Amino acid sequence: MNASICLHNTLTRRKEPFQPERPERVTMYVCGPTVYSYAHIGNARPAVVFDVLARLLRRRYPKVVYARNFTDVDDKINAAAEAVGAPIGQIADRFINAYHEDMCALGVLAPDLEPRVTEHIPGIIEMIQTLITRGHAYVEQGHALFHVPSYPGYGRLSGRRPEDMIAGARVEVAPYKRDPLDFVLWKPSISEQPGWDSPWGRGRPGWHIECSAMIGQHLGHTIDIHGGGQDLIFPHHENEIAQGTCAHNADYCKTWIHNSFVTVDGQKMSKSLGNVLLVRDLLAQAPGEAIRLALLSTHYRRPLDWTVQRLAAARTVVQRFYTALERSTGLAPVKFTEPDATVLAVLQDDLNVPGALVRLHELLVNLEQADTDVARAQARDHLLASAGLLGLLQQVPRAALAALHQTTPGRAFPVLGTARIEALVAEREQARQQRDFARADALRDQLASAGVVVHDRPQGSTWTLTTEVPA
RNA sequence: GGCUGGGUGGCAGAGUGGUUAUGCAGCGGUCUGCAACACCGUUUACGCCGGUUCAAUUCCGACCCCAGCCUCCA
Repeated sequence: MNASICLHNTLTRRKEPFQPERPERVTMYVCGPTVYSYAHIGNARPAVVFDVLARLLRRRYPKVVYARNFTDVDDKINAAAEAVGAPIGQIADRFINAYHEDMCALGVLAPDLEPRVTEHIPGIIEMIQTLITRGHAYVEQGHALFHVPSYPGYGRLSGRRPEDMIAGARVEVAPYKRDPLDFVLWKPSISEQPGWDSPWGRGRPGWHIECSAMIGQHLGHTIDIHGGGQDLIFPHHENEIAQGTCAHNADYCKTWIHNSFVTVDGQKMSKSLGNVLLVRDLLAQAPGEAIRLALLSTHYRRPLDWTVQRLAAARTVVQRFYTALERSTGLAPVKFTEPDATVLAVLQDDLNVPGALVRLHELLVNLEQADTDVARAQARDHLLASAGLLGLLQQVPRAALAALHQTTPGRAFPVLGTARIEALVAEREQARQQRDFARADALRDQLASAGVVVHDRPQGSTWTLTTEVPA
C-alpha cells in the first residue's frame, strides 16, 4: 500500500495524514456557486482543485461520495430574476447549465451529487427545528436565528475569539438578535419574494444552514472533507460547524481544505473595477485545458495572480505536450500502464500539483527521447496515465492542437482546406528534392501566412496549424 | 485594530539545515539547404535585521511589504 494522502487541514493549521472515518465510503463536500451569473475564474479554481483531489481519492478508495451544491435561492438570484421578470428557477436553471458547460470545458468531472437548496427545504426546516428544540436557536420577528454563545467551540476554525469579532464588527446589529454574532437560519419573505411555508411563517433559508442540511441529508453527520475558497472560512464554514455540531451532536467535519484566492493583474476581482474574468470569455482566448493548467500551476493554498502572460505560458506548455503526443499517435497502447510513482507521491503530499507538473515534463522528455516504437508507446502511456490524475492530456492530440489554433488571439487566418494544405506541402517537398529552395521557401511563406507551420522531419514533412500567440 | 496566508533568479513556481528543482524567456551548440520542431549545454535566487548552529533560503524573534477575511463573495 502506498503512503497515505497528506492534506493541510485548516482546523489544525498543519499537514496531516488523511484518515477517513470509514474508508469504504469517503465523503467530501465542496461549496458550489450561487447561480445568479456566469462562472468567473475565481469560481473555477476550487472546482479544478477539488476535481484533482476527487480523482486522487477515487484512485485510493473504493467509494468516494463527492457533493458540490448549487445555491439556487438567494437575494442576488431574486434580484436577477426580478430584473428580467422571470421566476428564480428559470435563472438558476440557466446558470446551472452554463456552469456545467464551463466546468466541462475545464475538464472538471461531475461530482456524484449536486444538491440544490430549493429541493431541500423540508430538511432545512427540520434541522432548524432540531436546533430550536435543543436550545441553540430561537425565533424572533419571523426570523429563526442561531445563538452563537450556545456553542462554545465557535471561532475555532477561523482562529477568532468571539470578543474580538464583536469589537471589530462594522455592521449595525439587527434588533431581533440576542447576540451580535447570532446569524440567520430562516428569514421571512414578503409576498413577491420566493418563499416556503414554515412553522415560523412564510420565508426562505439563510445561506449557512443550507449546506449543513444538505450534508446531513446526503453525506452524514460527520464528513471527511469539506472544501471551498478561503473567503468562506468565516463566517460561512464557522457557522456550518456550529449548526452541524449542535444539531447532530457529532463532529461536523474532520478535514477542512481551503483554496487561496485568484487576483487579476494583482487586484481583487470586482464588478466596480470591471476586471471580473468569466470562464466563458477566457475560453475564446485559450482552450479549457490551457486554462485548467494555468489554474493548476500554482499550489492551491497560494494566491494566484491571473495575467495574460500566465495564460500564454500555459498555452505553450499544452502545445508542447500535445505536439510530442501527436508524433506518437498510431502506436499500439501498452497494457495496464500505472501512473508514475513520483507524480503520485507529490500529489499525495498535500496536492503538490506544480511538483507533479515538473515530473510530467520529465516524462515528456522521456517520450521525446525514446528511439524505438515500443519505447515511445511505453513512454507515451506512462505520461498519459500520470497526466490523467490531473485531468490533463486526455484529448486526441490533433484536436487539442486544433483547439489551440482556433483560440489564437489576435489572428484571423484565411481558411485553407486540408487537401489544399497537403497539396502545398507536397509541392514544397518536391521543390526541395529538386533543390529549388527559392520555390520551397515561397511555398512555406504562403502556408505560414495561412497559419500553417511546416516541420521537416527525417521521415518527411509534416504540418500543424500555428498556436503561437503574437508577441 | 483583530485573524489567515504569503514574500525564491527576467517571468512563473516547487523544495530543502550543508549537496544551488522545474517550466517559459535568453545565450551557446547539434539537427536542417535555410528555418521551424526536437535534443544537448548554460548565466542570474531565496524581503530586511538580529538570534540559534560548525553551517540557514530552510529553525526562532522583531520589522517592512503584498493578498485575503472580520459585510455578499470561490
